[in-house]
Formats: sequence, structure tokens, C-alpha cells
Amino acid sequence: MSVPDSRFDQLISALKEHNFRLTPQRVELVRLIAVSEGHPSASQLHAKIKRKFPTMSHATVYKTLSLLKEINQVLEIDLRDDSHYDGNRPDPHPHLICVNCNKIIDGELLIDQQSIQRMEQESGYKILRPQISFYGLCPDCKEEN
Amino acid sequence: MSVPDSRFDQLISALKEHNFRLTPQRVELVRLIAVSEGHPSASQLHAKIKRKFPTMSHATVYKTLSLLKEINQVLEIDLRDDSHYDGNRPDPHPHLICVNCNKIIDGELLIDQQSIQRMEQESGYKILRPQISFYGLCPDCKEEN
DNA sequence: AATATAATCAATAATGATTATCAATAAAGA
DNA sequence: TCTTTATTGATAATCATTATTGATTATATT
Ligand SMILES: [Mn+2]
Ligand SMILES: [Mn+2]
Ligand SMILES: [Zn+2]
Ligand SMILES: [Zn+2]
Repeated sequence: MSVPDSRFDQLISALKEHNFRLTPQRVELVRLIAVSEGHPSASQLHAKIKRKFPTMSHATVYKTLSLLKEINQVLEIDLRDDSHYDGNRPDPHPHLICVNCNKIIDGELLIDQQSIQRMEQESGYKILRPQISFYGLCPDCKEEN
Repeated sequence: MSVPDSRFDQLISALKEHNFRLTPQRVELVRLIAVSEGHPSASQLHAKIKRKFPTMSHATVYKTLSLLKEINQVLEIDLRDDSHYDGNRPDPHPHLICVNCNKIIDGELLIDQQSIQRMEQESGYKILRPQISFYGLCPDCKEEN
């Protein structure tokens, strides 16, 4: 009977398995991304990390994130201005994005696998990664109008 | 019995209706975007326009595109590095995007309106604009591997 | 423990798309 | 033709991301 790993432990394990060094900076970023409810951006993560590591640069945040992306432990969400990251659900899934305050939450949407296959056949494309973004207004910003 | 307007005529009419001035630069951009099979970016359009208007600046391209967006005659497709535009189908629709050569084509995918509504209700978000992008490999780039 | 090697860090500059500014120009209506 | 004012285009600014590079640190080996 084993206790299920926390997301933090999973991320740390993944780094170890790939023989990446566990630097204090990386551990802290992993902690933050595992704890984060929302979908933080690189600069938001950088701002938080600076509390513990005042000298940490943007480049290190970006490099660590792209490293976690490579080993499929983080999902990158491309927005117009920057990218946000989901360290809790690394597999592609839909998002609801507020165009006013940028609040991002997961969206549950069943994607018909049949239709995807048909699209692949008709187009000849090999689909690797769907990105489904629903831009709109979050509950709070809906009211303000 | 009237002949159906060409896409070019539709776009010109839309500009007139909104009392935007018909400058030669705008007419040329409209012509290009109505003729373009693919989904050109701002800088690709700028490069083509420079043949006729060597002094045309990036800013003018961007301003004209955002103007056409405002009157819902152009769909903007946000990619990681830049935006591409569809002047022929201004309403949101899925796209297949090659991660290797950036070739973009329309994707036909039936989106279950029921599921969208359920997502709105469960999340409280008001969805304004869905953007569905399937990243993958186009037929040509599929072979190269 | 000391050394060699490679990984990582952080400061800095570079890149590239997009936007802002503003004086000069030209479209459209009188 | 004249007037009004939207539009243009040159330029600079902004901002996220990436590249560079020398310094620092971890790891393996002796
Ligand atoms: Mn998510
Ligand atoms: Mn399209
Ligand atoms: Zn909001
Ligand atoms: Zn391709």
C-alpha cells in the first residue's frame, strides 16, 4: 500500500529520472507550479520565486519551464501576450480565458475522437497537440459590465 | 437578379458602411487578404504590399487589420510568435497548424453546442470567441521525417 | 579532500512582433 | 476648389522571449 505521490513529488521524480540536477531554484519553481491553483505565467512565477531567490533571472525560469515541458510535465498555454503554464495537468485540455482580467481555468469538454481522425484524414495533417481556448468573460468581469 | 458580391467587394462595402476612408493602401490590403488562399501574417502582407507601396509601414498594416477585425470582417489567429489572419472566413473556426513550416489550413470540426453551453454554466464564464488550434505536421513535413 | 568536468546560474544584450507618437498628407464632402 | 480631419509613415518605445557568456556550483574521479 503506497501513499499516492503528491504532484510535487511527481515533478521531482521526473526531474531525477531524466538526470536533471535538483537545484534549489528548480525545486522552488516546481513547488510553486505544483501548488498554483491558476495558470501562472513565467513572469508571475519569477516574481514569486524572487522572494526566496532575489537574484534569480527570467532566463532561469524560462529554461526550467521548457525543461519541464520537454519531459511532458508541464502544459504551455499560448496567449496573445505571453504563455501561461499548467503544472498539474500536463496533457492538453481546454481552457476558459477571461479577456478582461486574464483569469484562466480548466474547461471540461469532450472532444469527439472520431471527428479528429476524420480531420486528419481529410487534411493529411498529423495532429500532435490540440489547443482549445475559449476567450470570454469570467464571472466577476461579466458583472462589471 | 444580382450577382453575388466577391469577397473583395464585401470587404470594401463594409469599410464604406463604417465610414472608413478608402485609401489605396487599404484597398490593396483588402485585395490581398481577399485573394490569399492561406492565412497570412501581418509581416507577410506587409512584404507583398510593399511591391505596390514601397513606403507602406508596418503600423499601417496593423491598423488596417485591427480595423477590419473591429467590424468583424477578419479573423485573427494567435500563434506563439505572431498572428495570422483569415479574411475569407471571419467567424471563428478551427485551424490545422504545421509546427514545422507554419502552414495553416481550415479544419472542419463540428463543435457540440450543447457541451459549450454546459461549460458556460459550470464555469460561469461568458464565452465570446473560441479558438481551436490543432498543432501538428502538414503532409509535406510529415514525409520529411 | 582535492581536482577535473560538466551543468547551471545570472547578468546582459539581442531579437522580433506589436504599439505609440506625431508631423505631413490626402480622402471626402461642401 | 476648399476645408476638415482621418490616415499615413517614419521613428521610437515596449515587452516577452532567447542568446551569450563568464562565474559559480554540483558531481564524479582520484
Ligand atoms: Mn489547465
Ligand atoms: Mn481559416
Ligand atoms: Zn475576468
Ligand atoms: Zn509543414
